[in-house]
Amino acid sequence: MDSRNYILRSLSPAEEALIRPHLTAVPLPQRMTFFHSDEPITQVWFIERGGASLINTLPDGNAIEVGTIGNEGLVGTPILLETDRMPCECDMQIPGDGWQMPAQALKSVLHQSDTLRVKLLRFAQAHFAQMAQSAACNRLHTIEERCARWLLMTRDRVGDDFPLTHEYLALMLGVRRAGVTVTANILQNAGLIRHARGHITITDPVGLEEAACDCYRIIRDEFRRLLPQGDSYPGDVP
Amino acid sequence: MDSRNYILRSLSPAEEALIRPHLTAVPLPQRMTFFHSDEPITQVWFIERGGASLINTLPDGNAIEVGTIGNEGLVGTPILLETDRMPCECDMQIPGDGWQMPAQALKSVLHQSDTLRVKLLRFAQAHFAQMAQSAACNRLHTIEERCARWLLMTRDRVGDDFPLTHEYLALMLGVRRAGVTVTANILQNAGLIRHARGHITITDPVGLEEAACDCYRIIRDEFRRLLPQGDSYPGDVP
DNA sequence: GGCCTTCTGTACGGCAGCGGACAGACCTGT
DNA sequence: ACAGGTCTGTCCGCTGCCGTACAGAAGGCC
Repeated sequence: MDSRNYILRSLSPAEEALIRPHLTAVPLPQRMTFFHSDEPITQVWFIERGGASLINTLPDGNAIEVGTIGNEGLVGTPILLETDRMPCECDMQIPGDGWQMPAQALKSVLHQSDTLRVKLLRFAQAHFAQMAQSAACNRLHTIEERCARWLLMTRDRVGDDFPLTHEYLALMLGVRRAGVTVTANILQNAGLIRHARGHITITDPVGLEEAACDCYRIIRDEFRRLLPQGDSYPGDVP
Repeated sequence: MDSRNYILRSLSPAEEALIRPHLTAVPLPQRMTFFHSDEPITQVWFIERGGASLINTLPDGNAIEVGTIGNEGLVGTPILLETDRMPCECDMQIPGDGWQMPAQALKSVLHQSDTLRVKLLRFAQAHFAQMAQSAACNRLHTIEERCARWLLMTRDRVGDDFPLTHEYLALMLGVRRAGVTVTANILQNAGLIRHARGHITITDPVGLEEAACDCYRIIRDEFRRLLPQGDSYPGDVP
């Protein structure tokens, strides 16, 4: 299937015949919510463009991103693991588009194609490896390192240039907005990024990788290992 | 099957007939390593007693626990998700015992029983929900809250009383050993625990729950929802 | 008993990031 | 042109935890 999504792109004709009839192309606007915490997930989404965030909001009002999903996978992993909800919310952070599919249809397709199930479960594993890395990273690394990592991971999915406010980035990193402002200026003064009013451009990805913690590389390598055609991940994004 | 392990205990006769021949009872001594980071996992383990930790060790030498597994599940989730390794190490923290099973055998059993696969995948989901909660908790909560949470989660698996040094607990929480010593004394002075030379006793679990962050309850509820017979989890541990 | 190792208590300066606040810059709509 | 919202830059005192270090206490071993 001709797609920017790594899973869809890897489908055999037989797999595609199973899935294609259930897909509906949909825009994925910024701030769209895929599902709320602990509420039933009735649809899943394959992302073509843009970036989604799995966000954990605690009872005390604090919130933080625990995982991100882009054109390498799908939103709705609980469906793969025999349930229909989880205690996190999933939002679109960088706008884009994708394919929507009823959760029930995905469940029945999983029973009909072993090879497809393998691909999806391996994506789930990559997704969870990312989460495991975030759990460590969130505790052990500085704002600057984590900020650089987040920007690089987003770059791999949407390109060098995307809309993003300090406010949202602060939410992602679980820090104060003012902390992001300071950090963004440090990175900008180092010539790694440029930022202005809700927009960020990465000007020196190599330098940014040096500023990031090893977690970036660890996660990227794990995606390469587990994704179909992962040897070409992250792709050069036009 | 007569077992303290939530998954094994829930098996139907047919499921048990599939699995039982592949199980070998094994002791799980303290500090035993189940698997190392990025090395092939050839066996899985159902835990009967004791507690295992999934530990993420970063290239810079820092390490932290990103998940724990006890008698509610199995060690070796990558096998469920169509791979044989992950960038984490898994160790036994609180000694106990369990059942070992070749990974290949598990894979073939997964193909033979839909109902068993469902149980195992739902455990995987619970495990990952725990990880997602840890990712947030590690960033947003104090040592004292996280320490109380860790002790409660361990209590649910092994009882009120277990071997544990400040050094190991510091590794679990990703903090200094000295920080744990101070925190343990705060909890002890509050009458919630007693500790001495490599051993901890929980004396007031209700009070300890008040000292812990909400993450404890959130994770526990998710396990109850997803585990077979989860309405009785955590069990009263003799 | 005496030695050695492991574990625990405590201390001290230092710093990353917090919470809260405010002002200026920039965009949009009317 | 003006008003009102949004976004960014910066400042303040504060605190939780760090890194490091050292000494005493408890247990194991001979």
